[in-house]
This record gives sequence, C-alpha cells and structure tokens, in this order.
Amino acid sequence: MPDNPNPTATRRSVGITQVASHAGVSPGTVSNVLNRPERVATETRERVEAAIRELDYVRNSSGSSLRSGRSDCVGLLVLDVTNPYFTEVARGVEDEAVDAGLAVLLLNSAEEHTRQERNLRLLAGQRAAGAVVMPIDDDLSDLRWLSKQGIPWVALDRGDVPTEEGCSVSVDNEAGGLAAGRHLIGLGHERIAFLTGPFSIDQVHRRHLGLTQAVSEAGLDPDTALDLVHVPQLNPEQGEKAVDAVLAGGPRQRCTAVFCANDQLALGFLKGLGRRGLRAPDDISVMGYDDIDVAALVHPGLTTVAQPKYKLGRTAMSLLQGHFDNPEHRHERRLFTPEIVLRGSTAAHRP
Amino acid sequence: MPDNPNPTATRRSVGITQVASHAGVSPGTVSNVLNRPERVATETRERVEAAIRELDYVRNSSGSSLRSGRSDCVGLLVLDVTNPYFTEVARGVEDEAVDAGLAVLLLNSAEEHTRQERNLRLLAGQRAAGAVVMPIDDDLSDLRWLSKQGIPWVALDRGDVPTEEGCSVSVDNEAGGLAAGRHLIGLGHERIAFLTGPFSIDQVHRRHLGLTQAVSEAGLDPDTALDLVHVPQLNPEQGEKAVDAVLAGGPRQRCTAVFCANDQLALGFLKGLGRRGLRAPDDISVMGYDDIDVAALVHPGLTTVAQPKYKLGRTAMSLLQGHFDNPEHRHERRLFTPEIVLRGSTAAHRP
DNA sequence: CACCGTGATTGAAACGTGTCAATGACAATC
DNA sequence: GATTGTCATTGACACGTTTCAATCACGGTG
Repeated sequence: MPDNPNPTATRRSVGITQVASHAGVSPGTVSNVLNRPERVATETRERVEAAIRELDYVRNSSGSSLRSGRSDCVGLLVLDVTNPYFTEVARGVEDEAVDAGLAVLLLNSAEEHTRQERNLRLLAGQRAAGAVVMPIDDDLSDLRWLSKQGIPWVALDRGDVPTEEGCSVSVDNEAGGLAAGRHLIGLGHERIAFLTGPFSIDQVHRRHLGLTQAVSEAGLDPDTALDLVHVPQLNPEQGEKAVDAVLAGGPRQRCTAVFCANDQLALGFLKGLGRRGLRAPDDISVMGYDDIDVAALVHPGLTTVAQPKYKLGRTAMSLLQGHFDNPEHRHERRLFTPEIVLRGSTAAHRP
Repeated sequence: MPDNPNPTATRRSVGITQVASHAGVSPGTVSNVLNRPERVATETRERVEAAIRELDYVRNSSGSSLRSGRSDCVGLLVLDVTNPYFTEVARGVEDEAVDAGLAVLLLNSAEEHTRQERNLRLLAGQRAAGAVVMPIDDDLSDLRWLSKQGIPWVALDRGDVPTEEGCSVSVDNEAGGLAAGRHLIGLGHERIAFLTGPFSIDQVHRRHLGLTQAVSEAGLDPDTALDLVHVPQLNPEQGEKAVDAVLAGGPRQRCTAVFCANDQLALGFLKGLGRRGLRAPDDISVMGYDDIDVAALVHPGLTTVAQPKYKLGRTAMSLLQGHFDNPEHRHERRLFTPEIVLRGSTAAHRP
C-alpha cells in the first residue's frame, strides 16, 4: 500500500489513462490487462500490473458498465431486512455472488407495493446484471416490467411463477405441512390446532393442505381432528394472544398439539404458555415452521420444519447466473423439500 | 404503464436522446428537466415529462455518475448480515437513505480482514457517495485509504475513532455496564458473575469497567463481589456451556446473578438453565446486553441493556450526509446512552 | 429604432471505460 | 525474397449523461 506523501485526499482520480502512460503503453492495453489478461504478453502485463499497484488504481465501474452495458451488481429485494429468515437467505445469495465476483445491492420492500416498485426502478437505473426478488404478492406485473428492461430475475419463495415468465426457487410447503402432520399424528395426537395467518398468503395455505392430507391418510376426519385458529399477522404478539383461543378448542374436546404456520407465531405461543404457568410439551405439544436460529435457543427447543434458507439463496443466485450472456436460457423452477427438526417442544400424547 | 406490443424484451434501451427527439427538444433540456426542473418553462417541462412516461424512460445511473462524478449509492459494511443487532441498524440506515433518495449497497465483512478490504475497494470502484462502516477492529488503515479515495465514512460502534480521522456513532458501553450493575445491586445481589468474551473486544471490556464501578460505588469489594467467566465467543452455544462455570462460582459462595456481555450469551445461558431444571429468576437472576428482538420472546423475558440500534443507523446515515457537497465538514463523535429494559429474568435476591 | 437584460434552450465537449478494426513485428512457408 | 500467418499492441470511437458557454426570442428602456 503506497503511502501518498500528500496528507489531504487526492482530488484527481487516477484512471486507465494515467496507468497507461505510467507503464508506457496505450490505454487499450491496460483495459486488456484488466479484462482479457491472456491476450497480452507476460512482460507488458507485469509492467502494467506494477503501475496499477503503484498508482493505487481502482477501476471506475461507472465508466465500465456504461461502455460494456453490463454491471457487476445484482439486486436482492427482500420483504423485511430484519426478519431472520430473509437474512439467512441473503447470506446465501451474497456468498454465491462474491464467488462470482458480483456485488449485492440489498433492497427492502418492507412489504409495500410502492417500495417494491421504486426499488425495481432503481435496479433498472443501475442496469443491474440481475435480481433475486421475493415478491410481496402474486402480482407479477412489476417483474414483467423488469424483464422488459432486459434485467433477468429469479423469484424466491414463490412456487407459483409460471416457467414462461421466469425462474423460481421455493420450498414445497405442502410437503412441509404433510411432514409436520405425520410427526404429530405419529406421536398419538388426534386433535391438532393449526395456528395460522390468512390463507391469502399462499405459503401458509399450502401448509394447511399438507396438514389436512396427513390427517386424512391417517384415517381421521379433518373436520373434527383439525382446529383452525386464524390470526391477522404471523408475528410473536399474535402467537401469544392466540393461546386462549387454541386452548379453548371450541365446543369439542381440547386439542393436544398445535402446529403454528411460522416460528414467530410458535415462539409467541410458547411465551404465552409460560405466562400462564403452562409448559410445552407437558401441557400441549407445539410445532413451528422455518427453523429460525432462535428456535434452537428457547427452552424447550422448538420442533419445527426447517427450510434450507441458505441453500435457497445460493441456488437462486446461481440460477440467476444462468441468464448472463445467455439470452436463450430456459427458465427453471427449483423446488426444495423441507425437513423436520426434532426438539423438545413436541412429545407423545398420553391419553 | 404502456404495454409494448413486442413480446420479447426490448433490446435497444431508451435514453435521454430518444426522449428529447420524442418531445421535440434537445437532450440538454431533458437533462434539465431531470435535474433542475425550475430552469425549464412549465410548458416544455410537461411535454418532456409526458415523453418520459410514454417511452417508460429510466435514467441510466452509470452515465449519470460517470459524468457528474457523484453516485447516489452509499455503502453499509456490517460485520454479519445475519446478526439481528446489525439488521436493526441496517434498517435505520436504509430508512434514512431512502428519505435522502440514496440507495444502500449492503456489504458483509463476515469479520474477515480480506473481505472488509475487498468490500471497501468495491465501494471505491463504485465511487460511492459515502459509507457507513462497522470496522472489524481498531485498525483504521483501511478507512484512511477510503478517505484518500475521496469517499467519506462514518464508523459505527467504535467510540475510539479520533475526530480528526472521521465521524463515529456509538453507544456508551461503560454507562451500560454501570446501569446493569446498579440494577442488580439494587435488587440486593452481592455476588455477581460477568459472563463475557475476551477483553480484546473493546465493547465488552468497557461494559466490565462500568460494572466494576457500580460495585465500587455500592461499597462492595470488586474482587469478592465480582466473578469473571470468560468464553472465547459471544454466541449462544458458549452461553449454554458456561452455566456450570457460573454456578460453580469458584471457591467462594455461589453468585446470585449473572450479567452476560451480550444477549446471545444470555439466551444460551437461559437455555442451559432450563436443561438443568433451573429457572431464572428463581435460581439465578440473568441479564443480557443489546435487547435483540428475541429477548422479549423467551419466557421469562430477558432483562437487558437496550441499545438504540435503529437510531444508531439513522444517525450514522444523517451524519454521513453532512459530508456531501461540504468538503470542510468537521468530523463528529456521537455517543448514545443505553437504557435498561426490565423483564422477568431478574428479581430481588432473597437471602 | 437601437440597445440591453432576462430567461429558455441548444450544441458540443467531456467523464472513464470497452471494443474492434487496423497496424506492426516477426517467424514460417513456398 | 516474396507471401502468408500469428500474436501483441494501438488508436479512435461510442456508451448516456451532465455541464456550460453560446445562442435565441422577446419585452422593456433610453
């Protein structure tokens, strides 16, 4: 790291031209060293590289992407930066991007349409190489617009994107619900509550379908074996508030297990239980969905359905790379199967 | 949103020139409409705006920042994208940036020197307008390099940055430790364990100083009233493993409260307690530090020292803005005072 | 009527890079 | 020795925007 004797920030920025004259070659050669090193003779290349180091040159990516038309930036549009589910995905996307020499522009739609639209416009303005996006709903018009701008994208957690429209990476929510149901039924539970948000959220709707299927295949009647408890949002507060509703269990016999559509709900539920002096799994078995980090941290540990979040992110990013320099790329739909993680919050039903 | 009849992505991108000819004006005028609308007559401005809408023009930021020298991107370099502490800060930075019409490039140093350096080079390449950085240690040479590149920055969570070098925003860790100590002592605890990582981490070292001060001012002898338990990392696993060490309490009488340097440690500790059939606060009072979301989610709720994370992020970003178009800006150091959040994990000591 | 001032618009010149046809050097082949 | 081919390098232009001096139109003033 060459120390500039001048203490104040150097104003004139050093460009490809300065490097060229310092190395006694033409700007074109410097550009070649940077982009296609194999085309330039070893001796000159080393001279140029020395000049780059001496002048502490760093390539101006504005100029670069203006000329070449492509940028080394990809966008990642998430629904909520603070949600641990998304950050794990983000880590996967980032790691894969770093390996490919790409920078990740993290954008947050905060589940608002206007912000989603604004952020996509921003990506278009950057002429980003591509985008990994978690759409806030099943309206694809924003993404179609992005395609029209020539920016490829991969949808995350949206299994319902037609392959003519774009790539998607998601987890089989029905399989997840099914596995959860089988687990609880296998433990002897015959009255199960499903604590969930509105079914307009496709993901939780599918989890319910899977759960119902598990009940049916066990020879139980979904109408009596399943208890549906709806809350407006999938957050801990709602989970805590729902304890009474779940324990009441309607006019019929009280349920012995609750499957929450989401870990956040489940954690809130566990807390609510504790407040009332009750415990999982002694008083009721509790299951979550997602396997966020905290699920392992509470006592008892939360049995849950794990989504391969990190892998989801990496896969999305690598799928996106398939689009680059390859206009005739066919879109793909990748579906992962979730896995049950057994912890202490579920146990066999003692009749 | 004008629907292009051509189903395939439009290849030729529409630029300022297309808009100009479509509106019957010169490119310069279009640029003026975009950047200094007040200079152009209302009538022509409306015509240009109509053209922009009709052609669905979006400004190419590469061209823009190449010419103008400034970019509308700021970098945010965090130590760990998945850490809830940082994501909350990130949200603050982002909100403030959005308000200022800036995009945030989120970068992750993963606590590695090489990655920190690479990410800062990337920002320099983008000619970013500025950067909010959480440095991985007290070595400022990378940041000095950034300054030399003409990119202003604000350090986060590093109170020890001299104001000649740059701005910083941080929280008073000594005050936090002091407040925690006073709280526990006020509850009657006279033997307190401090569960912590290595003191080479400046933040936790300062928290310990505060704690010691609280003990002294209460007329207790730090040597006998404080019990130091060191673990290599500040994560939940270490917290869980440390339970035995804390409960053993050395040759002297067992401590009745534990102050963890970090919520993650505290949560692990709580889990470890549960595993052994013990409970906070009945068997031991437990305090954390940070007030991450989950702290409110466990049962009992974790009493902790809250850092104003969101505000920290917003402040850093607004401080950064002070640098723009203002080369003679004087650096500032902003110090926040943390606040105790009382929950269920601490209680009065019953002798 | 000539002159000036004001406000709106224009045209051309950059910004730093990638690309590509053209040039040059030099060895191999006929 | 003339021709061809290969490989390394060069020079000039283009990408889309901003900027700024120059131009133009037009109403007011002397």
